[in-house]
Amino acid sequence: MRGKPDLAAKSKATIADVARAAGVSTATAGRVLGGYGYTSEEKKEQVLKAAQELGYRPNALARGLITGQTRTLGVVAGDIQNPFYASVLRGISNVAEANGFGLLITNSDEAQAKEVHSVELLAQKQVDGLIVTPSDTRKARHLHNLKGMGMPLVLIDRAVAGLMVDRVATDNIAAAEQAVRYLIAAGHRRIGIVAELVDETNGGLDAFLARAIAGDPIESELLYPSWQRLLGYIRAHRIEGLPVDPRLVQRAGSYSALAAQAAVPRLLTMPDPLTALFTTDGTMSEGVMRALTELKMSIPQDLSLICFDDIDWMSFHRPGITVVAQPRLAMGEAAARMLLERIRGEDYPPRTVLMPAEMIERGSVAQLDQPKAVPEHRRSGLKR
Amino acid sequence: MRGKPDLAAKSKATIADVARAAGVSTATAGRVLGGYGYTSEEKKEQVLKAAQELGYRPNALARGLITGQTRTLGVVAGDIQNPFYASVLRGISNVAEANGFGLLITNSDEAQAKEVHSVELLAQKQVDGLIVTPSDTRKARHLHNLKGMGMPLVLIDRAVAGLMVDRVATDNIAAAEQAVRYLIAAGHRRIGIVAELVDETNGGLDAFLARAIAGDPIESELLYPSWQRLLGYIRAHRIEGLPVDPRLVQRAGSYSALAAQAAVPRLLTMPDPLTALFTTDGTMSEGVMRALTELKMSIPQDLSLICFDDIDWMSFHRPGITVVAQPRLAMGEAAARMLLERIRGEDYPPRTVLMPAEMIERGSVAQLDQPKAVPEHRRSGLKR
DNA sequence: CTGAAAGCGCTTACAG
DNA sequence: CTGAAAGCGCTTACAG
Repeated sequence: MRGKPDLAAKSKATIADVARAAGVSTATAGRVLGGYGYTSEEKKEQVLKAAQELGYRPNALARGLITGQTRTLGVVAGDIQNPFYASVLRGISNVAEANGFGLLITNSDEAQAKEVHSVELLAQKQVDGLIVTPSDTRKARHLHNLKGMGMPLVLIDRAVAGLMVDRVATDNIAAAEQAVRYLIAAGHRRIGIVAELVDETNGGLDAFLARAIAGDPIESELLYPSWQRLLGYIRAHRIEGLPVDPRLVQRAGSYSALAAQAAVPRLLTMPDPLTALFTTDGTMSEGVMRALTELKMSIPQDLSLICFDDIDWMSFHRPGITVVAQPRLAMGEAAARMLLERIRGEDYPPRTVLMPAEMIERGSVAQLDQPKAVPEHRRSGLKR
Repeated sequence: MRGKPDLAAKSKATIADVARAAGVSTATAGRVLGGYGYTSEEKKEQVLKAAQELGYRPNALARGLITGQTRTLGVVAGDIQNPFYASVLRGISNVAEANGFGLLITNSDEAQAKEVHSVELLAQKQVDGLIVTPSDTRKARHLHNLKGMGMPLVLIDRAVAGLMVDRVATDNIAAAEQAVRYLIAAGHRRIGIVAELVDETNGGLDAFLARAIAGDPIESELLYPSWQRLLGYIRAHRIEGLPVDPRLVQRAGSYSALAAQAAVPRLLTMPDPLTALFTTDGTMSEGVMRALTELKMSIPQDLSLICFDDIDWMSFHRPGITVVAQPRLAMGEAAARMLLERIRGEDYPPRTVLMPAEMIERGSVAQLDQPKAVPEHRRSGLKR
């Protein structure tokens, strides 16, 4: 092929090419271009000039192969399109970028098989560390392996049984408790909850409710977020001396707005109707909102509402939806910072960072002027 | 360090290790592990067994260095947190994953300097191809360079002057025209528009309006999306024989919800008030919605509204917002597919894929029972 | 400070 | 079908 020899050369200038053009060894050229070791000012200038002319661009593959570091972080998110993950990813990206790291991103769709596949892909690409939102809090051999091989690892949102690594999450129990106590303080006594609750390892919803209502100790660390938020809901009732009616606990059973939407009619057809509703995440909130809109329920006249996580539409909605907002961006940033520390070799014991959610009051909660005190006959429910 | 010699070995088994354990050459081990060349069943089994036992994991860096391919796509998005980009990225991710490609993602925040930096990072990491949403449609030397060096490149949403590469975008002019004609058909005569319109290279808004209203030919290909959508707005007026009142065209001047919000009062304080409003993207819509909520304007009683791009809240809002929805996911998928074709070496002339937006009717447009015909004294405006 | 040489973990002609 | 050898583009001891 004739013509454009310059361009062709330009597209593939290596350190050897630069060294030759500058009249130095590849070692010297490498030292100035790579910014390591010492070089005389004179040679440095020659090399820089030659590099400029040849349009030299370092090959990160070669560098990574030899240094064992790629300056790339891997992330396994549930679904990049979901606002929760989108924000978390932006937080990770901010920190990565500030430190000169690239970001290799995959979606697991909360499916273990895809997660395993993603992790394998990222490991082969030699990422320096991994941030994952584990799809299963019990089985995660791939993550244990990774850790065993010394791969820096940070978990977001969920923990994994027996996996001692850094983790950042929202303090789900406290956040849910705060929201539900807020409703109770506003005079609500019949408060529904719509939660994903897909995992069955807790012995089923009924058994879990029985234990939680009885105040039995529950190992909450390994609970999926929706169970933790349910626990906060129950704890708020206990603290306020209000009985928990299991029929008010609606399980969507899958992580989809449709499932949440389907759960709403089940709540509204009860004899002693609820006056308030608590949803445990953005997707559940979406489904609930669709259901309420369809049923032409007015908020907060017909029903008060507090949602977990602040999705953008919640502030445009009329009335604005009162929420407990997770610090999504900050969670991503914290996770990335912790990962970078591990990559640098800092050697703390595994840290769990539980970040507080922020309650944002808007207009979706009605102040009831019913007696604040819980009627005697209901109080008894607590003792069962 | 004593102990766990197996684990240590396991974490770094190379082809040479596997070859040794299997009693074959590295070439043979490489052939079966890499899936290239021919091997006898017998040796293949030995190698596979050894690899399994050693926990061999291929090093994509070494493979990439020698093959010149990394099976990684680079993406420069505006802001991964923005629903538009989040969806586009998911589309790209779907196609990448299905083809065994990884995804290196960066944010430009629509700033040229960050974009240049991102592109450089991705190029150093030797991505096989790049998808970018260019932040500047005029100057983009980095992209021209990239193309000159043979890097496969696909543009999303915006074009770049003189850069002949594949591109996928929404057919903005047609989509906006459709929306505005819909409003006109509903009887609206005073239709406002809130658009970003940040670029000044069109000689300023007034000059642009004058040319467009006069029907002068306009090279629309290089226009930023908000200008294209404004063009659709004007074209709809022309087609329907309605004059364009420049005061109804509100320029936010920056890509922020706040700027859009500030533009709304300027529209509502006119003597001959508007009855409908058209917003040109999700961020503008957000700002406009905040303003209308604050002003306690009822939709569609006080004002009809059509928004460009279907953001999730628009379907929860009461009433639902009528929108022209961009096929965001499909755009990402199309872009990724085109890029993969280029990476495979397919050699078409540069393709521009303009995807149609879909109009979704909800409840934000009031049917006016004013005369459908445009009054005579207004028609004259067209002839100026 | 500088250069010759080895090597990171693979793949690719080239013989046999 | 298989192996010895070279090489991808860098960095890293090691001499000098």
